[in-house]
Amino acid sequence: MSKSELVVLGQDDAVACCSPMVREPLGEEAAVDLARMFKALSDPVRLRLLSLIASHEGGEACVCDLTGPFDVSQPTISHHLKVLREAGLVGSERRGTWVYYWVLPAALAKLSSLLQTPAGALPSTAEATA
Amino acid sequence: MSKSELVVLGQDDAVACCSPMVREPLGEEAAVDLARMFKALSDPVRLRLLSLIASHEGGEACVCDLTGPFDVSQPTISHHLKVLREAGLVGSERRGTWVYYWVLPAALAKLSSLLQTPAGALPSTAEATA
DNA sequence: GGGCTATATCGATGGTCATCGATTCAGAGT
DNA sequence: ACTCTGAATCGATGACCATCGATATAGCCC
Repeated sequence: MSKSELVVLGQDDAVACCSPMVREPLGEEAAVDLARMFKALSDPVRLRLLSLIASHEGGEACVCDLTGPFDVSQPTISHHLKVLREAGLVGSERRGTWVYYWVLPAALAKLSSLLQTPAGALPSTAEATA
Repeated sequence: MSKSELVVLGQDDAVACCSPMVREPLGEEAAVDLARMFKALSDPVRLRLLSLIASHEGGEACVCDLTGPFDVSQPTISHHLKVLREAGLVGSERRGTWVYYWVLPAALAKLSSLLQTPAGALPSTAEATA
């Protein structure tokens, strides 16, 4: 943490709200930090895991709920969950026999706000200027 | 494949606005598509490139503006720009001697809305439920 | 304790990726 | 046509990563 003097984006783990990267260039350190989080999202299995956890009732899911819907082995699921956890996107806790995972909303919100486009850029899709 | 009866997200390339993955599980095809876009964002250099392009005056930047701020070689920058373009995050056009790149806001908005957390999850940071 | 189930870790393997130097392609100007 | 400059492509290389089977760890129940 710390590194408190720069004006670059996302320098701490708090929510970098209202500072989309469209506004000002990203600092190098911030870019490294954010790239690590995006890399955690760059796998289809992890993306579905995250979505499965987030949309599960109670906001958390047991690993036993997560191994079923995938074609990959249990160690692979465990690996992907570890990646998500180390990226700060999910939290986990063992309760008795089972281990539960939940999404850390602040992390998602940080990335979401970073990608936010300033104006109502939504209507005109894709190749507007192309 | 197919599994067409589900209510899964983002099955087409339109903007998946208002359908954050926190709401309902991501379909497999949608996950593959989205993972490809997030992978393009999973590199610090690409993240800074994107931010540099987006925040440049006029909303677009010449490649000659982009090779300076990095320690990597010109072919590497060119490679990263290609990755961003093929991920549908930026557009490009040659104008005379120079090639210009600009951000495609709809793509960023799509990812941003996907990561949006439903309620005001912003205030309480991280381990809320832990 | 012994066995059973749920997760995590380990080690190996095949594939993908970031990076480079060298080269090629494209346009402009002389 | 020649040359100069900006940018993309090529081929190689070392690093990283997703995946697996085998094994280890953790907690429950009898």
